[in-house]
Amino acid sequence: MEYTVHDLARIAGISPRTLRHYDAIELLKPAHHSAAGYRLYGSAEVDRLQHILFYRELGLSLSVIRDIMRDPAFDGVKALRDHRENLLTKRRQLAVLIANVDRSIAATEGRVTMSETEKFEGFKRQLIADNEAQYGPEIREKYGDVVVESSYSQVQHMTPDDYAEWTRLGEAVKAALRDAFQTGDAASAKAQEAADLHGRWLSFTWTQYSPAAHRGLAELYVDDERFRAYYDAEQLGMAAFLRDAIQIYTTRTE
Amino acid sequence: MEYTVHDLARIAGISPRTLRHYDAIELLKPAHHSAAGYRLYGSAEVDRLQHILFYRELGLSLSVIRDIMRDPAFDGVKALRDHRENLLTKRRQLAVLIANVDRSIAATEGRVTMSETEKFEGFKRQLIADNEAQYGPEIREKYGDVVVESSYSQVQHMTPDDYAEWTRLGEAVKAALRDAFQTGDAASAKAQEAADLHGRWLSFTWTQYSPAAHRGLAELYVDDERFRAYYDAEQLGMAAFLRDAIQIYTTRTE
DNA sequence: CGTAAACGTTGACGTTGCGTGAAAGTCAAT
DNA sequence: ATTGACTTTCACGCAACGTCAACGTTTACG
Repeated sequence: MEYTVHDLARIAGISPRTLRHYDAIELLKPAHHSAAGYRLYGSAEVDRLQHILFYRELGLSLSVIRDIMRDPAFDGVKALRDHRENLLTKRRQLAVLIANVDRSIAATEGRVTMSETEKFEGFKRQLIADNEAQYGPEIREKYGDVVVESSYSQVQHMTPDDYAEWTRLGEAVKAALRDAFQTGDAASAKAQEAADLHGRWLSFTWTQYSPAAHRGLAELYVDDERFRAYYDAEQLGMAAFLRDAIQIYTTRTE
Repeated sequence: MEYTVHDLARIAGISPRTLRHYDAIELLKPAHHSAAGYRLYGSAEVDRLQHILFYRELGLSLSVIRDIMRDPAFDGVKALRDHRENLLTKRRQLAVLIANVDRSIAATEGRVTMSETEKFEGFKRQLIADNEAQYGPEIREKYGDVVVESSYSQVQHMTPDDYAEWTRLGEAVKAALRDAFQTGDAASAKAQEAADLHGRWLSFTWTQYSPAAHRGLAELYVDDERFRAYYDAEQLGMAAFLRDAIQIYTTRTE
């Protein structure tokens, strides 16, 4: 029994276009062509297509499927395991995303108090950096367990006093940093004060503080554009300056 | 203070290319251009960009973000709520996907018994159709609550005897259908027997059987290419024939 | 003041998995 | 001979940019 694209597509529940696509990318080629150039598939191709669609249902990319099927010796289970890891990562990201969307809806909707709304502004400012810290596996690998817990839950449960203090600290860091930046010396008293304030500011949202983690974040402040945003917005180069100050600060306190 | 693409990109933690892209798609245009054609951004643009990036972090598409920002009267909360629904759907799909990948790994890895592996073959055959039934919201809307529970868990807990019976029934459906197809009469005794067998076969994996749901699935067998696969592989037109038989069968038994 | 470095500009292709025409040839039935 | 239902090969479109390429501008330095 031979099938044209239409027949096979119908049997497998896909479109003729998909079959042509699979032909083009060398994933599933017809058994042969008719005199008029029609693609003709045999039962072997039907079987192969079933396998392809099985993997596709599991969400694997066509290129991976091609690799799996090209060589029977190819480690299909490893591919599935890798795929599983990707899916788990996706799930984690999705969970954070949903939580953030929920918070955003609640905040803009006004279901929260005025002070909550105010806190939300602080949350927004941290959102980008936090997300990046959670999503970037390469960053994680690079800096180990710099634990940047989802900070909003912490912020949310702050008392108004705590929140005021937290905000004040953040401003104090900036102010100290501005002064210190004039001197140009990261080891100066002002700069070290800024580093200290920054450490205390962090402690408000971090579950545990450690000089190593603090230093790791300082690196991030420069390496990752995301983190530079906040301080470099004040003055270009200030993020790098803060990093230097923290480097010195953490080495001294260790 | 004016910023070039590089400056603004640095401040916001994105790439210059992204800014050009946003310019191109009319999402964020520079305040004006220098004599040499350089894009120049002011503080208003910095603010706008912050908003854009905030929404982007929440996973909204740029076109939606543009809609939200174009008109202040635009219902941003509704957009977020819609977005939330999408995310929840995604999460559900992801959960099913992960479960299926796990099963596939377990099965191919041999951590399951021989009879389990055999069952897995049956599972694979149902996977595509099941997934489609779960993922296709339009199908759900169309046919209401045709409850096609994730069948594998049911299959998995079948006793060997039950499984044998289930498989036998599936074959019996096909056999009866083949015979009935010759007659060409969906109301014939043979065809009605096939419909009855099919209903019993379904009852093995469905939590509850109802004529309406049975009829709904029969429609699916023809409307959705996915479902046609299994029966039309035997002979083109058999899926439609089965549907007709089921239509008559369910009307009679109701 | 010449020059190199570091920026800026506008194309334009690549990525993923097909959907969707367009233009033109093929096949079976009327 | 004409339809209608198929087939073929391009080729653009989608999302959000990354990544050259080819070429002009600004700035810092000797």
